[in-house]
Amino acid sequence: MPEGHTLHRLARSHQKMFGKAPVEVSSPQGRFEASAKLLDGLPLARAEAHGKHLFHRYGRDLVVHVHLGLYGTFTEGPVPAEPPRGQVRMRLVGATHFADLRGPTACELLTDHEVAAVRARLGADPLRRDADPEQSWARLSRSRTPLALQLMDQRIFAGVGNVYRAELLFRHGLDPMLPGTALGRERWDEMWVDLVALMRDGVRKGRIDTVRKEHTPRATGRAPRVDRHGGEVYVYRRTGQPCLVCGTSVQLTELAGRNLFWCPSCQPAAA
DNA sequence: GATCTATGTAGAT
DNA sequence: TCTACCTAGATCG
Repeated sequence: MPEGHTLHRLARSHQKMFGKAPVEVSSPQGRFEASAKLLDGLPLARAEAHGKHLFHRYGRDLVVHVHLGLYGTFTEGPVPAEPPRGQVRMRLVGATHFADLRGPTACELLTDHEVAAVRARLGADPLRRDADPEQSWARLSRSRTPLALQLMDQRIFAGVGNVYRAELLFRHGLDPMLPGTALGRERWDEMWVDLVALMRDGVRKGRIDTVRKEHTPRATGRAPRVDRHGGEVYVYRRTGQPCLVCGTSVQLTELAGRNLFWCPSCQPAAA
């Protein structure tokens, strides 16, 4: 379930369950076996996330890099670990809990240098203290590429996915196709602050809620879509349903092979 | 049980 | 722009 908040949540959970104690690392499926053997029994020094990337550091030049991609999942449970079910790429077993990784796009052992290279390609992560939104703004405001595409560009914003993109544009009343060059600095500052708050809320709750109090069902009589993330959202996957603010039918457009959800009335094209 | 769909990315064409 | 990856929940019948 992978937007940035999920990865930060996993990092936090792994740090808590496995941090600073020896971990049994294995690859029941076999595809990570050689690396798992190098790590097995070492203490996990630190788990952290940058955007949608997760890093488990065991020591110098011993960093597991995980990217869940579209399908990847981590499941966890108390020890003793059950027999592996399905294709478990990596299993971690600690003193109290175990975690299974299935279906990731990436699960690989990297050197510090390689980790630095991965991270150098990533833009500002709203969930990291070291995020530099000035860099994102410099890039965003220089490009005529539509905001909807730029928000999903991990080189500019690390961790923003299809849900946060759609919801952020809606919350700020922006046409998804508006060129980056047409966005004002003040509006941008508001968006960044809002994005940080939304994603932090996502980490805390483990779900993406974006609907303001005044637009909840009690206030409007219009039921928000509770997505299978468990979150209440304005437009994401609400195609054809009435906009929670104005009642207009939510639209679906395909953009660069991804579904883009928006309200044509709340997010009008600039005249 | 079968089928569809998706919060993503890399690599081929 | 297309395809592969190859999980799991929702939906269909």
